[in-house]
Amino acid sequence: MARQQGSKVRAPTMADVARLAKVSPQTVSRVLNDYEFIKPHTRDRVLQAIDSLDYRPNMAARTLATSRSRTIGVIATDYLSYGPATALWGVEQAAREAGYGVSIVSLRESNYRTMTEALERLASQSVEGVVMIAPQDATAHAAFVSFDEIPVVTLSSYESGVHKPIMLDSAEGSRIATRHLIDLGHRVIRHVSGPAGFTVSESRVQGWRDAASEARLVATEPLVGDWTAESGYVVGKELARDHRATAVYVANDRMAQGVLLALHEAGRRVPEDFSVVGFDDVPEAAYLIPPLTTIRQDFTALGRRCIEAVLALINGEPPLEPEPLIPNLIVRQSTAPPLQ
Amino acid sequence: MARQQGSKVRAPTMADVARLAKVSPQTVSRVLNDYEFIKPHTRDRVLQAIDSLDYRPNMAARTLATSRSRTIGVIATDYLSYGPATALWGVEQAAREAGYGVSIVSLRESNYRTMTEALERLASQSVEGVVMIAPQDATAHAAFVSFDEIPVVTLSSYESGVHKPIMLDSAEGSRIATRHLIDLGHRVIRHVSGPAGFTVSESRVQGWRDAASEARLVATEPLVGDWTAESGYVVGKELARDHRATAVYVANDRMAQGVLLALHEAGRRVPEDFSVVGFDDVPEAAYLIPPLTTIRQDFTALGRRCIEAVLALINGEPPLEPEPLIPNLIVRQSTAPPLQ
DNA sequence: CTTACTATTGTTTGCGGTAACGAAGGAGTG
DNA sequence: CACTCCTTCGTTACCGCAAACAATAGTAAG
Repeated sequence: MARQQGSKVRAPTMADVARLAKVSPQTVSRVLNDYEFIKPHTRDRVLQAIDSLDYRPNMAARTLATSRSRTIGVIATDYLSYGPATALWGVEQAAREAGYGVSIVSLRESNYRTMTEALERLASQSVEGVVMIAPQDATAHAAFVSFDEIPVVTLSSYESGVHKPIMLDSAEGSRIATRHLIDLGHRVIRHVSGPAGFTVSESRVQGWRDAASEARLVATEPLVGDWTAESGYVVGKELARDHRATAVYVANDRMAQGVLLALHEAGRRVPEDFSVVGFDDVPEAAYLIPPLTTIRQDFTALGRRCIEAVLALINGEPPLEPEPLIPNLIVRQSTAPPLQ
Repeated sequence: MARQQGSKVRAPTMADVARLAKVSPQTVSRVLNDYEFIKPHTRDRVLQAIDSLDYRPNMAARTLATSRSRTIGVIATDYLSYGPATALWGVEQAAREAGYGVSIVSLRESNYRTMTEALERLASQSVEGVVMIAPQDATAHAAFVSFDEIPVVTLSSYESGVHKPIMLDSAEGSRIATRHLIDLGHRVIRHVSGPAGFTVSESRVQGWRDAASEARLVATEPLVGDWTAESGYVVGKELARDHRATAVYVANDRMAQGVLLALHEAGRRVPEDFSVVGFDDVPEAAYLIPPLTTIRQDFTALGRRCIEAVLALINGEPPLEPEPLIPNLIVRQSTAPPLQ
């Protein structure tokens, strides 16, 4: 139990354990790997030796011998924002539960080169699979180009014939959000979208258009932001000048926050004069002024699914059919029927 | 350049490269490790062979042979919030620049057992060092108890005789925040602190007390939150009823957001009736209503320092003297002189 | 009492690298 | 010209583990 103190004492190996337990190294290995035909007595001796030497198996050696690293690589372009961070959390939890470790590489910039480098890096660490948290089209694209040696699962909504990503049905979320506004009686509903190049930007715009046209409303051009509160604030000012519109559906909560501020500064009250719906349900959404009505995404579940999917691939099982998760509406105080 | 297609083609090894380049495996190894006495001609042949076989060194084998994994382990109790996530980002970036990979383990619950497990896990992956993102006393504590085989650097503000953590001077940040309010003319300044058990909770309370007593003000008991916006909202209601106080310094931005909402609902205007200062400067702080005056922490720098510190330890250099970073005040619109 | 298994353990080999050592050839030196 | 030293390679052994194969003892079956 007591740890080795002080300097460079070589860590105990299986041979040391074997010697102490008076068995062969292979037997120690068997105990460690839950081989069934071990006498309880022998097992106990080995276990006790392991414990008293404080032996810990050397993953590198095991990986070399088995070419299984029990490690999943994660490539993320961003895990500072709530969504990706939470997904990463889910990935890591699920991975650990499955006995896997997680090695992560982040990309400040995502293009073919950086993607390839990241994959090479992970490949040389012999990761058994890779989860790519890739909100951008370019990133998702890059995933296909490169490896077929290592199973790769993408968390995005980019679809391709090659492999299906784990995703949330963004368009459906959009429809739900927009319909909520329509049901409240809004007729002119604008949209603040994410930037071009992000798959979810597209699909959210699409869902908004769909819901609008179903209700025979015209969807004017969306305003484009870049996911940040700042961009929401900027387009929010423009929105505040639009006196035909009575509601806006914003593609994420952070931009919605900026919109809220711009509206406030322009003297337009939410929800009396203007209804606002966001997307994501970040933990802070409930404490904005006013508390934000939004679409909740279960990022953790998304992350967990990624692991299920890579694991299936790793074990050569048929690839998981990834029916997209359906997000749900959380009604708070930023939406109300229009006044007039 | 072209990748191996399809099924189970054994990845090329150094021997394959050696054969193709007509040299010994050892020479390939030398080229890979920048050994100086290699004829340019030989080096080129090897490099070309590597390229044409698309050879990638096997980290597991290298680790086994050298017992250097070129991997840093990270233990985090939380990387969903902005601070830890950003620190993790800094760690990962700096690690990569130094040629290290990052393997992460998160703890949903941090006590001696989970800490030890995490360290064991990382140790068996032969990480060369560990960075612990440990805001809680308990976690920071656990760091000492365990390993002296592997260098561990803690990102926290828990001090001990054994090793100094990488930290930001929380108390100083508190003083700056509080002095800002004092300078504006506030005489009754309350404090919303983080929960017990977090080192920064303590030191922020301390800084607030210091600044208050310097100015010969009485610091009434702090209100205690748990870092979440929700808890800020709860204590904010209480705060709204305190009509002697004209200002509050909140230990983090998220709680400050909750306070803002509570104040708003109680009809107390910010900053006219009540000034609010936060801590962290999360990206959203600038887009709250009103934009929040706060103390900015450079989490990325903190993360980078952690890597510098572990690296020093790993290379047997004298441990870095970690002069704490000094945060700075960002004045926005949630603070103003008291009315009367 | 053989024979045929089965349960249990040991021995050998190899995973893909690098460290340590050795050796050949050329340059410099007295 | 013999001797030493440096450059540039190759050879051997080993890192810590598990796969493959072998061996032993017991047990059930014939």
